[in-house]
Amino acid sequence: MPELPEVETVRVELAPHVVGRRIVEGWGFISPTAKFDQAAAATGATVTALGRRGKYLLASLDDDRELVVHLGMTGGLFVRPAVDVPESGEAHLRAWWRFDDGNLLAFRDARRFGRVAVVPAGHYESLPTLFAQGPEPLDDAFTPLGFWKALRASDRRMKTQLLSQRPVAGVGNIYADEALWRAAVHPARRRISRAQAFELHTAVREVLAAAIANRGTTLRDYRAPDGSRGDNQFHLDCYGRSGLPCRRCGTVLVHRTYDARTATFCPRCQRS
DNA sequence: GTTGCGTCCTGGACGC
DNA sequence: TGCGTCCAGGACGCAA
Repeated sequence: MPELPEVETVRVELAPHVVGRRIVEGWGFISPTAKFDQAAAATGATVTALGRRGKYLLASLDDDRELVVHLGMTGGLFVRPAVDVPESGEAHLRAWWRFDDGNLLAFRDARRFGRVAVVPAGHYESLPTLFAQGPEPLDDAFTPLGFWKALRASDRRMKTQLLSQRPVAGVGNIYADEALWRAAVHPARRRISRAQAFELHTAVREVLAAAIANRGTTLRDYRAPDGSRGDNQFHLDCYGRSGLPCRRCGTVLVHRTYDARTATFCPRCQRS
């Protein structure tokens, strides 16, 4: 499932194909939840930059708007020649944009958890999570002290707080489990010390930076724009390893459900 | 305002 | 082999 490292990989590899290109036609899947039908609104605009905020891809347009794409759980963006015109009913196709160079950018999303929006530049009020999310984890604005203060401001479980995108942007289930394991913080803890928050801060940055270097984690659906897999699944210490020995102490890792989300952790290293 | 839970959605794993 | 059930999860809405 695309989290920050996967979205960053998509951004870097997609940018050369879309920046400077004019969108000559767009199409969005019409659904009852209207999550994709804004795709066509970008028609006629030129992409001037491709950025990212947390798990959101932000394509700046030359008419002071932004095309916002969230990949959800199973979404992927793929470039292909526009001569390969999407057929109506193509499996899992939710949106596409045809560019002036003859290429097509296709957005496929099997489970429809993704989303497409066209908004005035910098106005994210219609996307509450994007609007309210915390600092970028690899920016200087993400400080240990600020992170600790953000965690202290809530009584929710650490795992839930990380997934909320409020203390820090871009962390999903995989990297929340990895960071909590690395910092030896139990996912269900509601309060942690300043020192533990500082360790978790370091862990968040380390696991995300390593995953970006590995071009993301491919467990099931995630693919880069060229269809290739990431490599980070071979470097996971915790996520998906329930029932296997902890790489630190040898205790069998377990998984539990907290706030309707599965967490994998070491019951010995990560004391509640 | 905060918290926790339900909903959306469908492919894959699993059991019978 | 085929069918039914369960699980996975990010964002968001809603009730308490």
